[in-house]
Amino acid sequence: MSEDRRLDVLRAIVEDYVATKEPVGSRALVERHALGVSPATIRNDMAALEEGGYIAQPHTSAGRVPTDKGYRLFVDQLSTVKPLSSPERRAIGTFLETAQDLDDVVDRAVRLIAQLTQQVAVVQYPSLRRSALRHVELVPVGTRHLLVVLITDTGRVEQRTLELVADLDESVVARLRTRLNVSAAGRRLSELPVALGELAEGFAPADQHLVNAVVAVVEETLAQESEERVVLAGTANLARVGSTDVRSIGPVLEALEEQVVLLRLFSEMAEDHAAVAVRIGRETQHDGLVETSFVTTGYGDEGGGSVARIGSIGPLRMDYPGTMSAVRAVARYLTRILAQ
Amino acid sequence: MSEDRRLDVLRAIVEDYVATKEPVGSRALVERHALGVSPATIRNDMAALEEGGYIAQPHTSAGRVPTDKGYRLFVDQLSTVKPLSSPERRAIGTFLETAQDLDDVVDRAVRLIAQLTQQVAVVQYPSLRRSALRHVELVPVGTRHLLVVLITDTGRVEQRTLELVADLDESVVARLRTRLNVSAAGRRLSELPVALGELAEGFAPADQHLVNAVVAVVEETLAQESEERVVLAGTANLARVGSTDVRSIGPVLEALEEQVVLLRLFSEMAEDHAAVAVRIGRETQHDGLVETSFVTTGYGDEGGGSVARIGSIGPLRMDYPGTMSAVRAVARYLTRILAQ
DNA sequence: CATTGGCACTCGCGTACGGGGAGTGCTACC
DNA sequence: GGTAGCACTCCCCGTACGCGAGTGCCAATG
Repeated sequence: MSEDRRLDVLRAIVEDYVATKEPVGSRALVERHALGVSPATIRNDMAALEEGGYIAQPHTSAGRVPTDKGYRLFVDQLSTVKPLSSPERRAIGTFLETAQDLDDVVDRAVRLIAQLTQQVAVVQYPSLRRSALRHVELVPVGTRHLLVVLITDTGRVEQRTLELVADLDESVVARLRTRLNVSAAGRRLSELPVALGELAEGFAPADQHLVNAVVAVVEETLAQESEERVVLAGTANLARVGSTDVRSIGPVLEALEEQVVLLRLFSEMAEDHAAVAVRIGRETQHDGLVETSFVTTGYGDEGGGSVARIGSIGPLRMDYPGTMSAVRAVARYLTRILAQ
Repeated sequence: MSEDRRLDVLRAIVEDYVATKEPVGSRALVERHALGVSPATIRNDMAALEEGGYIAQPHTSAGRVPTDKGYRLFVDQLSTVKPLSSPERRAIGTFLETAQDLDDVVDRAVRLIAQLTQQVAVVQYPSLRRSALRHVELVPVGTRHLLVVLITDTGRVEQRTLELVADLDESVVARLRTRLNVSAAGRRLSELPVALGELAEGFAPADQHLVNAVVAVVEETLAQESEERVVLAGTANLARVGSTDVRSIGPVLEALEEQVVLLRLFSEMAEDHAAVAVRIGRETQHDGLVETSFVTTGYGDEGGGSVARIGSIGPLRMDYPGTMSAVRAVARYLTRILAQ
């Protein structure tokens, strides 16, 4: 019994099952693929694959269906990259390039992935922690409130209102603004504390409180991982006929609303050294997502690590090669556009 | 045949149907409600109500179900306000008050409504057009780019990057910033053009280009209605068992992803003079929503018209009184918090 | 004239039954 | 190792049937 053919059989089963959404039997397999052997031989291979846990049958005497483990092997070894057509590539480029601002770019990217994969698309906003500060702006509001606005090099804007114990002195605010920007601009979070620590020295004791409060807000905001946001699109694709069991979309929608779940998955998948990371079924480590797979990749990297991630969530029975290349293509364009 | 009793019967049918999710028959009606007459009498009333188009039977010889028209009458005339329990009210207050910034407030409000109504909640971001400017900030980025940041009185922040034809002069930017804020702060969009028109006069001819570009960006941003955003929560409630036909959630999800659809509905319902506006089934004027109802109310109003709207979308067979009071309660707290 | 009890009628729904078909595992053979 | 044949298993689907809920109508009644 040839080992190679067994893998071919697994690939054929996955491809047929993805295409037809129905358990695939030995006869159908030899008819649709040039395997050069008879159904009986395939049956022997199938028995071995089932023994190994790569496929299973829904009921006795039905066709075979890939298991999580089968999909995993398929993704790791068998799938060949499926490049997008050149019109598709051009469409992605122009669609993203005509965006107005960061929100718009992210919004378009997520819709694009939903459209291309016909699944649920997820985009993580550029992370504050990994991006650098471009500018800090201080805006007095009334006499006792100060609005702190942070602008990152990815174009993201974050704001906090600060309540003060003493009335504001405009000249102190102006000086603080200048010094803040000199010290902090262009620095990443990890480099900030040192730079900001010495900031208070140049100010009168009476103003120390203000300076410290502002510095605290800046650091806190940048450190606040909970501020990370994800944006969804294409949830309606969950309800398309022929998708996963229609009843099972409830738990999936619940999981998708829990930003925490998605953020945890994103950060866990960032560890993955592969260009495109894939989590299949139980690998997602979340009950609501056991019947789905999650394909993600990083974007916004500048030589080093990526700033955030985008991805697509679909049924176990998804078109893995297609989804992976669509996600990667959009990520590349996104990276290029954010670099401007 | 008493006209009053007929309305009582309709109310009873709506209440029972909402509670049991099953067509209600004449016998069940007299058992569950103290109507003081026999099933046969109820049957006569039912025949009249059916004649009038307020109820219908799914199949011959099944119980009756309210029609859109029936729900409409119920909402307009029959439903009594259902006040929230005082622990509920307190929970709303504290939950919203502990929010950090505008994004957080909106996020909490939408989750709250989803939780209270067990339906899909929708919140429209405070509209730029109707809110007033609190502050304009100009931030040079490099020598030829200027970041324009607008802050509204509802705490919303909007930004645009401007590309210039000449190098920036810091002192000109500072003067422009000062004058912009003097002229524009506190003004609504409708009052802006006049105030900004005279702004360029105080500047040297060489700087006119810069001034005009900034003014154009400010006006354009405030005028840009497409920037209106809506935020959703509780979509998983669509898939709860016992909700509308599980198959019909596809079109609903599609409609919810089209921000345009929701924005159109919001703006149309803003015309409604009622405290809480309701659109039932076909009244939504959208194919995907024919099997749902939409309950909305305005928030953020300061004596005058409201700034934006919040609402809840659920099956035709929703708890109208409960939904209406939940939506209104959250809107009130939201208004109070934004006023700070 | 509104109300009521009685009664025949209509359907939807759940259950049971049975044939057809697809697919398998096993065994004997090349 | 690969192949053909064959008995077996089980799902699926169409049909039939009885039960129950609910209706519409009619004649009787206060």
